[in-house]
Amino acid sequence: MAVREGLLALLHEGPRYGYQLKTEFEAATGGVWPLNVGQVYTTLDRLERDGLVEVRGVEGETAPSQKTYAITVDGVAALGEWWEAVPSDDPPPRDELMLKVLMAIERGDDHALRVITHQRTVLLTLLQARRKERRAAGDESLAARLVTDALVARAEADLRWLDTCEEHLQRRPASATSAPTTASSTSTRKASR
Amino acid sequence: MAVREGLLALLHEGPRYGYQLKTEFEAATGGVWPLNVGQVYTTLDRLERDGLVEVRGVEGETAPSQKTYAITVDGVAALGEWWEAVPSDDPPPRDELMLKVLMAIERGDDHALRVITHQRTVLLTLLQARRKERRAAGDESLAARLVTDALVARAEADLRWLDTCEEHLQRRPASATSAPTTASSTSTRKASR
DNA sequence: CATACCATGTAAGCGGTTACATGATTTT
DNA sequence: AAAATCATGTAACCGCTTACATGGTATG
Repeated sequence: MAVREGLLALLHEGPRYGYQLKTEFEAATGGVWPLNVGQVYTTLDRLERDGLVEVRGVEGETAPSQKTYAITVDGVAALGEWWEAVPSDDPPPRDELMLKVLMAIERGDDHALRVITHQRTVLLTLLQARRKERRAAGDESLAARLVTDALVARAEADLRWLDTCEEHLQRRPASATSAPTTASSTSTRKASR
Repeated sequence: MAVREGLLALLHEGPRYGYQLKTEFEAATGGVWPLNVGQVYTTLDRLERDGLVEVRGVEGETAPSQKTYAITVDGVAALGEWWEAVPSDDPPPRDELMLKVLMAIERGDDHALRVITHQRTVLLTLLQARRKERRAAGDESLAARLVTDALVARAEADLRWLDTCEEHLQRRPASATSAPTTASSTSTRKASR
């Protein structure tokens, strides 16, 4: 649910054809998010099927035929909802870093601490690289600048979270290897059979 | 690439069967990320196909047959890489909030500012709700606590980023409607034909 | 006895990625 | 003449979600 609405937003400014949407999408995101052309066409097919978009006409009877699409009233309505919608909650999207730490805890606190410190060092170097590139990207497009800003902010948040994870693990009563209460819930059942 | 490695991590602690993996996965994530049982089986099929997992045996000749899976040496290796890997860069994952703001900018600075302020207010109330739930979740599992901590940190980062977006838009020379330089790159070509 | 839970799976669909095919036009 | 770009599409696969089908077991 990201490319779909992105294309819809571009079509809201006027009729476009597939290839044009690809280039404009990439331009709007500062070249940070390349978009495969094929996906534009399949996405346009789905949008047309759902009635959010319609074929306006085909210009150029020769080979590069430029099949033009336009947004419909339903499409405008769907787009309007998208602007106001806030990225989903309940359930929160599965995040790889969180999952990694949680699974590491399941394996054992010592292992979790090792994973956390390792992730922190890698993330820190990556953050510094991004900060450097942000300083150098003064002449870049606004879009590219904003994206790097967002990535920096996210990385900082992740680093802070890793710190709190470490504190939580160090403060809690030593349950050396694994969480005993949760693990037994499934294994006891098997033993009682 | 999240459920797959999660199951692999659980299997590293010992042989498990499908349904067991579902319950343990949900327990490890503090019940925050429910996992459809069907996906466990399809994922196990793919893991077996890739040689990261193998069927250890089927216990119980009666109906609930409990088909047990175990991790292989290749599986252990793949898991080892996962612990050290840092969530991907280049290209950074498409994020809905970022895309939304970038597309709003494409439509016009005034529209972008409206979207930003709206997103900020919604995010702020959502953040306060999560802070409240975090304070109340003292007796919850460590996993659930860490997840809410992470979500709070992310929300704070997003809010800060929205602020910087607003500053960037307000400071830059008034290009009222849309970005003229980027938009012309594709439209001029069509006009020149 | 009915309901909930345990345990296995299949089928259909979604959005996304990669790769390939076709042909014209423009640039080198 | 060769290569890059424009422009359309198709095919196969991935991980994921939802829903359904099939039974046995335990609990109310």
